[in-house]
Amino acid sequence: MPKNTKPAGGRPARNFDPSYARGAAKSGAPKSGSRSPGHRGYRPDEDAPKKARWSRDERVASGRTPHRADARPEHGSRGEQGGRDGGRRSDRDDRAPRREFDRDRDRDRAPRDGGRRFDRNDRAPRRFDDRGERPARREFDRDRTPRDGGAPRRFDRDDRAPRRDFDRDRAPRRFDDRGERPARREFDRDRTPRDGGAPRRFDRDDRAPRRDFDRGERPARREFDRDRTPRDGGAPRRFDRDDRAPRRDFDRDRAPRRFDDRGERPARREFDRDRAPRRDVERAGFRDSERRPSSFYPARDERPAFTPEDDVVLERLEADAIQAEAVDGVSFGDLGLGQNIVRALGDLGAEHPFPIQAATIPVVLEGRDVLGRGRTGSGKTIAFGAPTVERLMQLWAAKQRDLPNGPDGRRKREMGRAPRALILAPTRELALQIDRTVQPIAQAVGLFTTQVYGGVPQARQVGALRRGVDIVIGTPGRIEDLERQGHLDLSAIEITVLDEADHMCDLGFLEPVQRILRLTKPGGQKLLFSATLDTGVATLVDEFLVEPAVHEVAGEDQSSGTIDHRVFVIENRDKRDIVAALADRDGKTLVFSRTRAFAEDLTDHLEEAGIRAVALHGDLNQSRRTRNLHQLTSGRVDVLVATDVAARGIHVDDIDLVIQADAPDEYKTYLHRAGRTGRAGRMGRVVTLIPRNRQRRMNDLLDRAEIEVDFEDVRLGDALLDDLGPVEIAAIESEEGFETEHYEADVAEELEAEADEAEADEELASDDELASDDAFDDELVVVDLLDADDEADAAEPVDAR
DNA sequence: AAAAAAT
Repeated sequence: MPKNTKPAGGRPARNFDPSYARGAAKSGAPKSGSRSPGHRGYRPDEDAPKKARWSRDERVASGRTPHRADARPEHGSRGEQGGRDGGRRSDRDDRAPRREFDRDRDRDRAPRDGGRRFDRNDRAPRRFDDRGERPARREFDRDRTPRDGGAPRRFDRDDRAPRRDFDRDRAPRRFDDRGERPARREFDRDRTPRDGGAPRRFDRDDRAPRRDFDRGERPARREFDRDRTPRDGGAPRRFDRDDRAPRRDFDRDRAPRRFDDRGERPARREFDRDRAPRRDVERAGFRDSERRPSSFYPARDERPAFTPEDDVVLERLEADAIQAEAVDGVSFGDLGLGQNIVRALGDLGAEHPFPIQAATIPVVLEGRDVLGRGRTGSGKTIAFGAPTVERLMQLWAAKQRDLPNGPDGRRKREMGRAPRALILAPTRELALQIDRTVQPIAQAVGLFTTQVYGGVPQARQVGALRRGVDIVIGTPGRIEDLERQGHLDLSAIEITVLDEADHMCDLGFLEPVQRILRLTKPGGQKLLFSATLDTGVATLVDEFLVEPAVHEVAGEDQSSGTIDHRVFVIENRDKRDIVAALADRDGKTLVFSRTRAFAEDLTDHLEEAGIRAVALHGDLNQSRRTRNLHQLTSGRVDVLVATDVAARGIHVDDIDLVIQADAPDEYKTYLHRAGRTGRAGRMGRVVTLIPRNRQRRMNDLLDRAEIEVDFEDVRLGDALLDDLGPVEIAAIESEEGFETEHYEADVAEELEAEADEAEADEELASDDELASDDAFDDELVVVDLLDADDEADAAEPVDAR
């Protein structure tokens, strides 16, 4: 039975009939598993199964499924619009859905008839095609994010019954019943200092006190500031914020040093690089009790057998936290942004700054390097985008003043001028999304942006660069490509932003990113943002940043929020059917798969089960990627099956269920994927499916993510799959309000010691796990994707006023 | 394994 947790009427209007996808008719041929009499969830037709699905023929026969172009005459005129350019943007919104065929039909039916001309995917015939209609775009939702802060979850932890040791008494938690080495963690705990009996997560109380008072005494605080002069003269900035009116002035109190002539920053210090391994140094400065507990970047208790090398929990960067309440009453103007920009932000729906924005904007405007951490959907794009634009303006103005003939008061679009700001993102979708936010801001002051990412013809990008662009937003590959071709001059880049910075430091990304950064103007300002920013960015920080300011929003970490986490222990062979059962509901569902192939497989399976779904992964061409993502955003389809390409940065604000068909390998991945839901203060749910042999690994991962979940044994056919019940959020608002914590991380030696304990058998066991383990975890900020062409057009003109 | 260039 469909768990219509949400009344149909409460959902955003969509341009298709939900009943189409969720056929209310009687079921057709039994679907694999859930519909067969042998299963618990089985219901005879007489019961008027609410969850019955329509077979392809039934859908077609019912007339609900337009499977021919002629079934939707309104599309007729669109077929030839391919080359039409004028008015395209406005058109986008009223454009009628192009095709609503489902996969089955596409695959089974005879050669396309007249409908073919509506099919844009002539190239790849089969399944990913066509469902591309892009409905209305939502200017305002984009990228804003719930300042929500929602319920700072971590504070409740103290109130809650401690989990591990004690929970065990009540009911065997995860290894329940299977006797799979339940005991192990017990003694592990005793060994490790941090645990000394106090479960890691719960000892927050212990740490709490240190917050307000200890800070000052704390030795070596910020990772990167260490050894250098405290930039605040010792007084951590964050306290100022708490105590005084949240105003931008405080930033001015600080040493003026950064205002130094636009961009000429002190040379970086060579010797920084020679410092002792940061991790050791850092550790030395902390007490054991402080070291382990953490919220966002928890240390790991044990080293799971299969955890990849890179899932080491790194130290959480020491950050200056801004209290969420501190931004009340503060305006973007107060933060130092100009009127035009403030207006543009208002048009984007951002009337008031979110905490992370209030924290970083003034600092960015000072010209400082910044490391910003704000959980997914906390408004990071504006946090770096707006001040980047403002600063470019300031730099420009200063330059004008310096000119012999003084300011002429007008900026001109110099043809071929080299861009002065660069924003790097790990995926094309994210780059697009960022541009959708930054472009209007830049445009408001007469600056130009352009996207430079792969998968699309480069001619347009090159053309834009030739005409002159101020801000380049893109992905590493194409940026390097164009640079080598001589189309993109990075030497004038004053400001470089790395979104999802920690990810950009992962293998495969780091080197290209380094090469790119080295091409930018020496001494240029660098901004690194991510919801999971940690010392993994140290390599870049060491080489490219100078005394970076580190900011975060107190109490807002990825694990806080309005998300109900569930973990189902299942039989691997039932995975697809279970995903289908879970996805058969109203509301947007995002399914994560570890591999592209499985994402495809799952998508097919869902479609076969009568659940409309589209895929998103790197095997699809860019137009299809864009289209499929938009299908979810627009509501044309409720289920998107993606690889981790969608894990970060993408934002679709009304996804209320994230299914991790494959558990992630990294805790960060879990957090990012989970962060696709529960946004804007809404409730969200994340269901992770794991085979029995993965329990331990999952447990470890959750520990690191600091998420508490009781595993549930679930079998195909269980009623639970049809109705997960109301979302239960463990988090409770604490009277303490937001809090900031500083964590120390883990250390290599400990990891090694723990590695010995890791059980090899688990590794062996995990071999039979399907190759699909991930999901995505960021935000599908797909508010609405414009075509590459549209995007370019958008960036087009507006010539300097 | 995925992503990121194009071939």
